[in-house]
Amino acid sequence: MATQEQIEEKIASEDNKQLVPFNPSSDSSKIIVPGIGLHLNSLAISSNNRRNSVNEALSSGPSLPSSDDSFHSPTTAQEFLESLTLASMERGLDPTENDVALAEDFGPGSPKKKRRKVEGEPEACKRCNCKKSKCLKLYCECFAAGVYCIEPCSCQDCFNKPIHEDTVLSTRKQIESRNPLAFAPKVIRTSEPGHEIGDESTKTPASARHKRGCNCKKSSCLKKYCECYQGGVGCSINCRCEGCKNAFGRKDGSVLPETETEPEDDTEANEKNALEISAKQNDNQTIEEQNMNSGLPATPLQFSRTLVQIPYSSSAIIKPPRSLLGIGSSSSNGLYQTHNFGKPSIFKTQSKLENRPFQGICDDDIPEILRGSSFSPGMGIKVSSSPNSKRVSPPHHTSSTSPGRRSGRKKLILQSIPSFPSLTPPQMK
DNA sequence: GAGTTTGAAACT
DNA sequence: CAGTTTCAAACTC
Repeated sequence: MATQEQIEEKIASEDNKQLVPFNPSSDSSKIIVPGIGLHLNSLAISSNNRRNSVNEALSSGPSLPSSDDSFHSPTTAQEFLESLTLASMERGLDPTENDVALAEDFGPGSPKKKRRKVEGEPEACKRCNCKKSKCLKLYCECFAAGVYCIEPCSCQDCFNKPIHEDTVLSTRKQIESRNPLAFAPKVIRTSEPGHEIGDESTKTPASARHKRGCNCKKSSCLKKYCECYQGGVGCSINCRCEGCKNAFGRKDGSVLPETETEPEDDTEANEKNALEISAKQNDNQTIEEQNMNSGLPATPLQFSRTLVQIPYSSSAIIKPPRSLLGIGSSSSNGLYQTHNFGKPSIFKTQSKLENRPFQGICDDDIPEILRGSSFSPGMGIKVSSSPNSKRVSPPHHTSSTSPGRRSGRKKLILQSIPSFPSLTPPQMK
């Protein structure tokens, strides 16, 4: 259908209006936009020029990514917050992937292995294999994760690249308008036992839940077809699955010992998940760090946001506990950037910059958006209207949880970020 | 590697 | 809102 085309057209029109055409050759210096708005493109470009310096990115200024609108510098604190809040934890959190991705992605030959995350392989980032969606739909894991497709992807007619940033952003916006939580992390981790997302009946080891719940009928929630299982979390009352046997926690509340039911490779998965979980738990301590980091290092934008945020935060606009903010820092918008830096250049030098910046990353840190920039002024997160009809419970306190989750990555981030805090909030001009 | 199965996403 | 179709990943052979 014409949809895509329409979208493109739309985008085109939007471009004219809001988006800044970007010159590939532009210098980093240009990147610095007066005020806050760092454009994604800029970032991308900039990242290119200065891949190493995350700080620079920061200094360049906050950019608000999300919707096109965001480009204009948010004047109001609210806007800022909103953008900040969009956090995204990463939707998919595959237990297995996370960390290493970057390196591996490119590394070993990056044979586009489809995504089979095999046990041994740390799966790098998400690599898609889209053929018809142009990587502009949620079918595309990369797109859904808020990251640009990178070389390892085997997608065809891919529009999810920095070059088509406008398209990507507009499409995202569109999708978000339809479903604000579309880019939100699918798995919401709640660190607090009692506070689980809606259901207490189930307790997952990780105390996390899939935001919308699954709808599995044949897989018994024992295969990766099941998003809950895939995310390493148990099914919850939000799930409509039939015959749930989720090893991480069944819908009915019973938790199977992980070792018990495992399908073939579940074991591994379980183990991994378990590891992650444990790691995360451990990480809880560092959660704060993570939060901070989450935004920061990974993406320039995020950085900027974070920085920006500081000022605002003090202003009390921030209702959400900082944790939220932290999380939010990586909003859907931010995702893309995050990607890039996700693997901090520090760690990964630029592997392939063809697409450059953004893509490189893969790591999963992709943020999740708690909220679309557009809604939730309060961030309170009550997204009552979940498009899906399944209720999406807003992560109340995701704070500790989400961030903490990915241990591997976290490490990277932590290391890479050290300087952040010290950055002076760019008050920019 | 090709084909099938599965369930989310998108569409009507 | 429910039903159907499309899509790409997960899985099997």
